[in-house]
Parts: sequence; C-alpha cells; structure tokens
Amino acid sequence: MGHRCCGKQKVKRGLWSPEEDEKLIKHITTRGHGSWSSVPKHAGLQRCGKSCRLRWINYLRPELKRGSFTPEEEQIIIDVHRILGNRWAQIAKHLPGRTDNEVKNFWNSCIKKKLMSQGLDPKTHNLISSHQRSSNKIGGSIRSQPHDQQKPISVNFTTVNSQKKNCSAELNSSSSPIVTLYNAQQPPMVQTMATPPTYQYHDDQNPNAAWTSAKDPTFHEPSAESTLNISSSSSSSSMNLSVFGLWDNSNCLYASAQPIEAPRILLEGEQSKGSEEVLQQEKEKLLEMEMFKAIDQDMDASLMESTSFDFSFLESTLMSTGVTSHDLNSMADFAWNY
DNA sequence: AAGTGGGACAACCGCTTCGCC
DNA sequence: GGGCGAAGCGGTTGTCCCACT
Repeated sequence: MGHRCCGKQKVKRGLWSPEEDEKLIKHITTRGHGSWSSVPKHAGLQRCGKSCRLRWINYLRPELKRGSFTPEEEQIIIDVHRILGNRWAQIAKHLPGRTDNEVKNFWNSCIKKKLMSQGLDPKTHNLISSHQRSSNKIGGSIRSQPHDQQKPISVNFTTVNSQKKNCSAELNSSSSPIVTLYNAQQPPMVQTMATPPTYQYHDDQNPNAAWTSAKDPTFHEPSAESTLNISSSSSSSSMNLSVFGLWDNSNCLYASAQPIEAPRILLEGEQSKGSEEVLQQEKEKLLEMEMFKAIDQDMDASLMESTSFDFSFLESTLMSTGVTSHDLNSMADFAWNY
C-alpha cells in the first residue's frame, strides 16, 4: 500500500519501533535532517519524510520535555489560547520543550473540559449562556449576570498581586480557592480606568459561601506617566504603547515596558478605506509582537503599578484624530477581548 | 476473565505557506 | 507572476491502556 503524501510504495505506517527511533536519532544527530524527504533513504527507514519529521519534532528531539504539564504551563496555555485561539504552534512557542501536538492534545483532553466545567466556552473563554449550560453538564458556581456579554474572569486570588511564577492554573486541584469574577460595573465597552472596577466573587470550592463584591485588586490609579502620547501630525501616526498596561483580566497580564510599534490610529481621510481591516491587522501584529513577550517574561510588580490603559484618554484622542465610532468599537473590542 | 467505554497520546491527512527557479 | 516541492500547521483518526462492569 502506498502512502498518500509521497506516493511511495513499501512505506511503513503506524507506531514507531525503538529500532526505527534509533535509526532516525542516529541519522539526524550525525548528519542533520537536511531535506526531510531524503531522510528515510539515508537513515534506512521505510517511512516517508513527513513521518520522520513528525516523529523527530514531536517525540525524539533531545530538548523535549516529557511528562505532564505543570500548572504554570497550563495557565500559559489558557492565557495564550484566549488571545490566539487554536494556533497551537504559536502557543507551543511559549512552552519550551513542548510541541504543538502535545499542547493540542492536552487542550482537547484536559483543559477544554476544565473550562467547560467552570461554565466557560473553551473557544471564546466567555461565559456559556444559560441555554448552552443547560444542555451541557457543567458544575455549579455560575451566577446569572446583568450583562450577557460580560466576560467572566477566573482568577486564583493568590496570583493577583504576585509574580507570574506564582500564577498557577490549579483549576480543579488547587489548595487555594478558585474564584470566578464578574465585572459588575462596566458593560464590555471601553472601560475607563478612572475608577476601579468592582467584581463579585465566589469561592468555587465552597458552595455555601456568599457572593462578595470587591474592587478589582489589579486596579491602579492612572499615573501622570501613563498618559498616552500621540503625535497626530505624524504621517505614520504610530504611537508608543510602552506606557500601556495591556491588561489581561484573568491574571494581571501586562505587556512589556519596551517601546513597541502600536496599532495605527487612522487619520482623517483614512478611515473610510478598510479601517476595520487595518485595525484588525495591527491588532494581530501587536498581539504577535508584544503580548507573547509579556507572557514569557517575568512580570515586574513595579511595572504593574506604573501602568494602566487610559481608555478615556484614548477615546478622546481617537475622536480628535478622526476615528469614527465604528473604529472605536473595534478598539473597544480590542480592549475587552485581549 | 472477558468485554467495553473512555482518556491520553501518537500519528496521519489534507490544506496552507514558504522558498526557489 | 506562476509552478513546484518542501515544510508547517491544525483537525482528525488510530492505538494503547486502564478502570469499570
């Protein structure tokens, strides 16, 4: 039987034997893989090159980390997945020693179920509607919300003011309680940070515990240094977002303080031409460039304190530079979805 | 002990992207 | 710019193992 990917006869399929692994390792460590299509021939394997590549990448590479995922890794996967969706290769880049296949399998077999058990849609990370919940088997600390679109925030309270290294997932087996937070103050539009948002929280491991209101523990008053500096006369109209605390509302995820190329603010006359498309592209660019850096870096508590995204200022600035309300919605979407 | 269902993980398939000519 | 092969990627399927009946 031939192999569809290469059309060659006598190509073995299925699980790899230890002998095959040994041949592949020996070949690649001594000669490198070069062109994968030539590897089977040179290594003396009856496999197609694609299969060899996959076996090496997913299983045989020496730098691979074996064993189960740590709570920290799990949290990273959840955080990045919220931003990027099912882009497993991108997610895996933030987990040294893990492969996209591994991340994907872990998501499908474990994290997905945990999120669903918390009443969260694993695709959107949003609260599953009551109708959807009723048709799924979901465990119990979900509370109906005043705004359907409100974004639920699952947070391990011990992580709120701590470094990333302490931000563990511990979705089901945590020694510290997981609480599910809901923004009780703002609809999911532009959220100005002039006043601290409040949340209602509930100890998921204590069904008898009352729902409690609290200010967002991640909130910081805007500082003078955190004002947004936009040169509206600049033809590139790029702005330095280094002062932004790009705020991930699950685990105090902040972007780095390094200067970055920010989304372009459209100037008058520009907005009619595919403005949403441009914004979307810039949004993706920004996320690719910076959001993931932030995940990989240890988060500096002092940085957290000095940064907060001043959306009211941004709003007024956008208005003054000719951005339409349509564009603003995009920015609001940007702010709340990431 | 045998059958079965489900979870975890490995591997495959097909499409897209990239690089070269 | 188009064609082609290689590599990359995400969805899906296959296989193994184990708990349960």
